[in-house]
Amino acid sequence: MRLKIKLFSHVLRHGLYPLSFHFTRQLASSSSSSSSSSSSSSFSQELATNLQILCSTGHLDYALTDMARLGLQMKFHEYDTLINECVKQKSLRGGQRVQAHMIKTQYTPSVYLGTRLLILYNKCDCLWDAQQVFDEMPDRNVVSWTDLMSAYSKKGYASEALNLLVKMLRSGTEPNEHTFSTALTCCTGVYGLEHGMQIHNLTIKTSFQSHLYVGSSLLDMYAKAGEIHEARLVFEDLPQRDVVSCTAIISGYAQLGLDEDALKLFHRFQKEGMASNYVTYASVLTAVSGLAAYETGKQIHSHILRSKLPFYIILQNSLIDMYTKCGQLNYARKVFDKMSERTVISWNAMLVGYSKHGMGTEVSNLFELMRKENKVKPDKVTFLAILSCCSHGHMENKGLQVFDEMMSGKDGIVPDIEHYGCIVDLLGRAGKLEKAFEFIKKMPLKPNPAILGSLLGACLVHSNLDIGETIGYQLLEIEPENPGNYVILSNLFASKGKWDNVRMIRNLMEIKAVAKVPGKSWIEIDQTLHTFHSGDQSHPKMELVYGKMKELLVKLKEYGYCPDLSRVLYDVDDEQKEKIVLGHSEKLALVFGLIFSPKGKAIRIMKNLRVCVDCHSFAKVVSRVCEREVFMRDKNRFHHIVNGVCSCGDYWVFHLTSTDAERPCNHDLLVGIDMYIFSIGRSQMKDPATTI
DNA sequence: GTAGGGTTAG
Repeated sequence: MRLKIKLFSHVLRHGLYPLSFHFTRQLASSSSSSSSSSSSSSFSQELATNLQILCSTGHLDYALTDMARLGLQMKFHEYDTLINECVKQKSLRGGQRVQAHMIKTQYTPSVYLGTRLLILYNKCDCLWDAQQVFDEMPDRNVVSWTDLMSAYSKKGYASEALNLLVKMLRSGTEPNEHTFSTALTCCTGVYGLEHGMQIHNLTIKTSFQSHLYVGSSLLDMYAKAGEIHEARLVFEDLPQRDVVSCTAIISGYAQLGLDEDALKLFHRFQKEGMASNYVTYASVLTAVSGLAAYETGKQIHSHILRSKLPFYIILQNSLIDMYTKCGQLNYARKVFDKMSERTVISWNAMLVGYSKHGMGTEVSNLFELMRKENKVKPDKVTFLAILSCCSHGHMENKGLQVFDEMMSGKDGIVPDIEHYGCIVDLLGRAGKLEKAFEFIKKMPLKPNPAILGSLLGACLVHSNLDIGETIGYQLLEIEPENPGNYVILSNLFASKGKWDNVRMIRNLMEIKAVAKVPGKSWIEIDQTLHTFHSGDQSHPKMELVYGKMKELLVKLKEYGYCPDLSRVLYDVDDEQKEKIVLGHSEKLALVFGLIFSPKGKAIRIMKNLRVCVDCHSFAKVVSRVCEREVFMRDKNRFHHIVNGVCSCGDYWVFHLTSTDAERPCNHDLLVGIDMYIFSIGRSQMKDPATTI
């Protein structure tokens, strides 16, 4: 027999396979001198052996032919071998033939074989067929239930998957660790936490909560529900950890924007000797991107290179994203250009990067290249990046043309509310408010607060009370918790001298007790992040910062910088006002960078909200006087300032000064934060009670 | 046999 296999393998290797069974039979009979005639049963036995050999050598089609020849002689072992090979090759056709053979020969598969068939269909992405097999099974076991559940979950049918869990428990089948880890991945969305907690209870009752896989799913479930504290407790309670559980907790922090915690954990795990894989790095890079911690990002990139990981597309995408968010477009482009294969996310990450930097030409060229290569189709995000860039870069015609291109349906994309939002923003910024309003009325989707807010902002910039009032009241109704809406509407009324309306909005805001997000800025020096708040005194080097600020101010004033005191809402003298304005978090971070980074090195500052107009002017003058390149990343975009000129083109500053120097810019107000929230020029104020 | 963590946009 050993000789037979050896010879047969040789034949297979040398391409003489079509002789198939007859050939092997001859080999078998010539190697056996004891018998010259084969009985029917030994014939079947040889056929069955042949089938095994064919499967073990990956010749599924021939094995299936042997199955047909075997007819009623097909038994458990042969079916099992065949199905295993079908699973290995993900052969749907093979599975269908095996199942058809079972039906034809009236073979009743065991629970095990039925489950293998079900697994096969799921591997071939045929959920419907799997469900059919499942429905026809007289008995099921934990594997059948769990695999079907997993298939529903992978297809995104989380509630169907959870329904299966309930049915399984009702049927009396006991769940195992696979069942729980699968079930927990279904616990996302509105009822995710509620269901997840119930499953958590079950895992405690069945003592599975400390299982490594179950624990990872559990902590991930809590993190995705925003319950990071609970996730951390589960993680700390795990009796053992591995790269997946460690990555899950890092990613949990990163996805919630708790980037510093994510990085701290990563560094801790590294010290403890934990191995990282590409998922770990992708998660850490998300945190680095959030913080724009360029030096840390570079270090992690070199770690990745040293670790000799294969060039995973996902990891390269994360690197592109990290570099663009750190303002290093050249590095991002290098990673992008070196990719041997790209997904739509690679293109999008690069396009979004250019878009955030207002680089319209680069966005346009890259999109053209994407079309030319024609390997990857653009998706909704691609168009969002392009439309958003057109909107910020005053490319009205180009934006409308791209929108039409998307609407033509050639890419099979149905525009989302965000795409319509870009067009409203585009028209609003261009001052075409009536057109934007009409566009909103005609669009097939219900306008969301972002769209209405964008138009309201444009109404303030372009002084249109008619549309602004209509939109503003709608907005206060559907988004009463956003302070920006109240402030913009109030300013719009104030700009037209409608003080009663201003007072009314102010009262409304007080009644609703609208919360404001505190502004903060940060800078990375030697891989350490230094965070500042308005008027900050907490940083140990603050004395140095204020000293430098004082010294700098003399020079800056010589170059024409004058702190904009009109934006301070407190009723204090000018000296105090100047102190407040100079205490803005962006300025503190910038001056800190001037002191603690080498001369001539670019300074990179991040802010969690929109940058204030005065800080923007301050940074521009600093870049000239101190001969420093300044990168400021705010909530919405990048400001790359070189020798007093900013890449943003001062769009909103332009509107502020060209129409009314005292009037606040809408973005500044949308921020709704720091110490300068209400910024109507006091010289305009006729009624002191109108000061918020 | 079945199971856990990941990348762009808003």
